[in-house]
Order: sequence, then structure tokens, then C-alpha cells
Amino acid sequence: MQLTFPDGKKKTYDAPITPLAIAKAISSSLAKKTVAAFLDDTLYDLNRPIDRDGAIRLITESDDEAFEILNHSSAHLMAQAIKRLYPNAQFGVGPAIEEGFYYDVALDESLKEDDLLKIENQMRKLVKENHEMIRQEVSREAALTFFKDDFYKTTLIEAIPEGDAITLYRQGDFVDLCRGGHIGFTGKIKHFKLLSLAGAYFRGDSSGPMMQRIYGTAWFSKDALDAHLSMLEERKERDHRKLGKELKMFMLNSEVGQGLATWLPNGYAVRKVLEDYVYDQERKAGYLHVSTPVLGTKHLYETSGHWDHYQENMFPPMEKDDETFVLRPMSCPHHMKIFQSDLRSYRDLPLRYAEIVTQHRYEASGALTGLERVRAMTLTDAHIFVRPDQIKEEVINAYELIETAIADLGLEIAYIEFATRDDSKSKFHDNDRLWNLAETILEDVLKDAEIPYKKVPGEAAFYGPKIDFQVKTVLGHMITMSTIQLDFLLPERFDLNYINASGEKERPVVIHRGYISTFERLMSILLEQYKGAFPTWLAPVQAIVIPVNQAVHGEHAKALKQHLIDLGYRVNVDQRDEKLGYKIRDAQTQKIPYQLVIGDQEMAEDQVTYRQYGSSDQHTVSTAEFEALLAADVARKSRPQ
RNA sequence: GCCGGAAUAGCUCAGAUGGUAGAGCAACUGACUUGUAAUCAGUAGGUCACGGGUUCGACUCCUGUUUCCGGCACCA
Repeated sequence: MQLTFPDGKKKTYDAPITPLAIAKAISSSLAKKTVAAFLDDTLYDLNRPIDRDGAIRLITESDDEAFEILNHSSAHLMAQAIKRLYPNAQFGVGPAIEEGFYYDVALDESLKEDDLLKIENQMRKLVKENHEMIRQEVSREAALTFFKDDFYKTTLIEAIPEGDAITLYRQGDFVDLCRGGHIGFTGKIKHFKLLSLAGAYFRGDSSGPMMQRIYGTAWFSKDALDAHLSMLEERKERDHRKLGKELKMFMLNSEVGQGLATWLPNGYAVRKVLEDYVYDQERKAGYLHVSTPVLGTKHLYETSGHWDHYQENMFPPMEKDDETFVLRPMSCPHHMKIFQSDLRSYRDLPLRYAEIVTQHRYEASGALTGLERVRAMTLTDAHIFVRPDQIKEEVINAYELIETAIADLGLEIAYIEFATRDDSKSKFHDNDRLWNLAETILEDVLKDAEIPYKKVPGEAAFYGPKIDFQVKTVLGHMITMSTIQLDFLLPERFDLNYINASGEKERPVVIHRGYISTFERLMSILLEQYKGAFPTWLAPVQAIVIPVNQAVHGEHAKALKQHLIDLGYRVNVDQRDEKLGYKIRDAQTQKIPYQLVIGDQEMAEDQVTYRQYGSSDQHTVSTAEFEALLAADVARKSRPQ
């Protein structure tokens, strides 16, 4: 039997031979680090015998695939430990995930935090016992017979497509249904920790049973595990809810209402900068700003179709004077009425309406998370009315506007999701011709613009396909930042039209454009991104003036503060009768970008001594120089210096 | 909405087995008059989330509710 290595070398072996044996033959240190192997494109467990020719690649601890294999095996190890402690336990799925693994368990008793330690200790025992994890291919019938009393596993087996191999993995007394790859021996799993308990629906079906999910993480070295755990701690420090409280940005008060955020002065200062930014960018890009009410009649939303398709996400209707009103969850219907308010010519198009507006959506209570998921949100919402021949250009314009904003905010587009419909007809507007046309145009735009994208069938809006701009936050969450949605349906429902060149009525197409998410969600992202230390253009307080001696320099400091405020900056002065060190410390704690110290020399020479957040360097410059520096800092927004 | 956990001063947190609460920071007052991350002293601050129950007595035990946290489901 001949195996070809990645460097092209061929070696001959007596079949069968395991990846472990192959690695051992090369060196014992390689064997230690080897986790599994690829034979051509098939993943082989460390101990799965290879009995045919092919291209072999040994996977070692440093390879990307290794972490996944280790964690997948750790999930099995945990299941084995649970089975020992709770013989009646049944299992759902137990995959490796980005930062570790989980396993879903069905148990009569509910697990407690303390139980995680018990399970962890049992896992360590099993590691010491060093069970071999043996792969076995079985027939569907054999698998079903083996798991005949296990509702979860039989359901999973039945879901495996006909013709696919069904494999079992045995380690000691524990057997699990699994497609593999595994690390071969439980003894290879050394550095792990169980992290949390959660509920999870079996197969993600909220009408089905709920299982107990245990999350854990496994690494190849103690250092790597420790580094991961301290990273998890650091993440908590970055949590926008914690930072938002510390920096007095916003509050969520149960008496105000669940999911209803209150912006405090600091938070609103940041939001106002963002509002002004989007308004100005839109103005330059030819958008026309409008303002429409927070309430609308139920009839309006029946016309748009939201009442039928979106009702469960809306607050219940209210009645007054024989009229039924709803709190608007979106702006589209209002903007449709604006388009309709006048006779439109083909020469008027594209018409771009934008509005900074508050909307209310009834989000499930369990979904609410700080500012990330709220029930009242403010955003800039735009609807662009175009002729069919203008679609492509306007989609590209919107794309560019969004791209610029994301860069100005110091964020990055991770990828773009192209959401199309799938076969579940009831979820989507029933018009094949329009759907196919809409999807074709959007995909053409994506292709022509050479934008990398990922197609996600079934994720479209009910009125049409869309592209979503996904941003990865510093905490690793993927968040939809912006969206461009094509809509052939609402113009039809509202019977919108314009007069074309031949004097005939024609139907416009609507592009829904979400710009930079909602101000609430954006605030949460930015707080976490900058760990509360906002770049100068966004900072709620951009500079604080600190007199060395309040009695001597206080008046001058106050005047300097007012001078900078008059120039358009957000500036405070610390007039407390405290020592300089105390006031500096306080300013650093508040993460104010510039601290301006005023003493005898500065007062006499019209200078400031500034110090930036996070640095202990001091620079003495003339007030004019400092103003120029501040202006340049604000102008570059969040882009790198 | 579902599973599990939590809720003590403005903030961060202590408070064994039931005997009505403490610290640090912040606030306020006074002294100090300050040159780059905490000057000293004093004062005030709490329906222990809310409602019911058990008990001679509940922050503590039971129970219901609310909100928050970790997930799941949801997320135009």
C-alpha cells in the first residue's frame, strides 16, 4: 500500500496501518502531536486503520482542524462521564463549536452548576483510564436496534440520508452514534473545562422537548486553556451593559419597561454624533429626509401586508374613536404614502426618502439583551423608489454608502448574506415571476460588484430578497449591520406608479435600505469595540480641562472650556477642589480622550498641557496648536491615524 | 416564549446553621491649596426586587410575580 505525503514523497506501508502508527514511524514527537489524518478528502481517526492507497495528510495540534477534533472528542468524553454518573441519561447532539463543544442531555433531574465539577472529575478519571475510541460502521437496522430505547438517537438515525454510512464510536462501556473524526484515545484529552448549563430544544424545534445543554472547551495545552478562560473574563469587561452603566451611557429600567432603553446624556451625545453623521451622509447622497408618525392605522399595515405577516412582532392594536391604530414596527408603509402623495414622473426617479425614526417591535422576552435587542429602537430608515433600469445603480450606491459608514465607524464587513426564499411558500409573497426577477437582479449586482457573498435560502423578507452586511463584533458575535432589500410587492399593494416616457403608468421598484443598524444596537457594538474609550469624534466628552489649583487656575480653565465648546467640541472642566492626580485619575476612568492641564505656565503663555486617554505622556502646546490637533482627530473619525 | 441561575446602599460586593444589615468607592460637610491614576477626618445613605405563607421572630425557609444573566427558539 502506498501513501503520498503533502510534500510529494511516497511511502510504502503494510496495510492496514493507523495514522498514529504512521506518525510514530516518522518520530515519536510527531506521534504525540498528531490528532488525526486526512486520506484524500476523508477524515481518519488517529486509530482508524488505513487500507488503501491515497494522499495522506497528518493533522497535528497546530492545524485548524485539530481543535475541532479535540473538542468533538471532548464532547464524547463528557457524554461518557455523564452516562457513568447518570445511567438513565440520553443524548441529543454533541458537536464541536467555534470555541469548544457542547452536548445535549436528556435527564430526569435538572443539573446544577456544582454538577459540572462532578462531571469534570469523572471526565478526568476517564482520561486516566485512556479508553480507545473505536469506530465501527453499522447498518441502519443495526443502529436502530442498538438505540431502540433511545428516542433521541433513533430520531437522529432516521434523519441520516439513505445511503450515507452510519458509524458508532465505542470508548470503554460507552457507545455513541457519530460520524467522527476523533482523537483515538481519551487519554489525549487533557486540558478542558465545563463552562455552562443551558436549555436547548432537541433539533432546534421549539415545539419539541427541551434538553439540557452543557458547554465546555478543550485545548492542547494548559496555557492555551488558561488563555481562553482569561479571554472569556476579558469579554465580560467589554460587555456593553457593564460599560454602559460605568460610563453612564444608558439605562434599562423595569418600571420604564422591559426592552425600552433610556439614553442618558453621555449616551445621547454619542448617538447625536451618529445621527448627524447619517443625516449628512444621506443628504450628500441625494436622500430626502422626511418625518412620519410613530402610530399608524391598522388599515395601513393591512395594505402593506405587515398585519398578516408580521403581527406577532407588533404590539397589540389600540382602538379609539372607531379607528384601530398600531405602533409602527417599520417605516415602509409611511414612505409608500409619501410617494403616493404626488404624481410622479420617470424623471423624478430615483426618489430616496430617509427618516430617523423610532419603531416598536414586540421581541420575545428571552431575546432581549441590553441595547443589542430592544423593543423600541431608533434608526435611519430609507426607501428608494426606482425604475427597473435604475435598480442596479441604486443598489450599488447604497452599497457604497454603507461601506463608507462601516469604515468610518472603525468596523469591518465580515461577509455579505444574500437571502433568498426557499420552498416554504407560506412565508413569502406568492409571485414566482417577481421573486425570480428580484433574485436575479440582486445576484447580478453582487457578482458585477465583485462582492463576496453567501447565499442563505429561506432567509428573505416576505416581500423580496435582500443582502445583509454582516459585521463581526470584537466579542465574536456576527451582527447584521446594514441591509439592502428589493421589493416588488409593496409598490403593487399600494398601487404606486409613475408616468413613463410614453405617458403610461408604470410600477416603481422599492429598495429598502437599513444603514447602520439601530442606534441602540450600534451603540452596543461600538461600546464593546472601543471598550468604552470612544474615538474623539464620538466621545461624549472629548476633552476635560483640569486646573492644577482650582483657586488660582479655575477661572482660566472655565474660560478655556467655554472657548472649546463655542468651537463645537464637547468639553468639561473639573472644578473640584482636589489634587491634580485625583482629577487625572478620574478623567482616565471616564475614558475622556484629552485631559488638558492648566497651571501657571499654561495660563501665562496661552498653552495647554494635554495627555491622551491611556497614555501618560504629556505635551505642552499652544492653545491654537491643540485646537488644530483636535480638529484633525475628529475629522478622521474612527479610521486609523 | 422555553430550560437553568440571580436580585442586599448610587456603584462593586460581604452577610454559616432564621434573632430586622456591613465594607470600599461615589455623595455631602470640614480641614488641606494641590503639576499628571485615589490627601485626611466626619456625616448621611437600605420596605435586603415585589406579593403571599411558615415561624414568637424571615435578607435567610416555602410559594407566586417582576426584572436581569447564560443558553435555546425567535430576529423584515
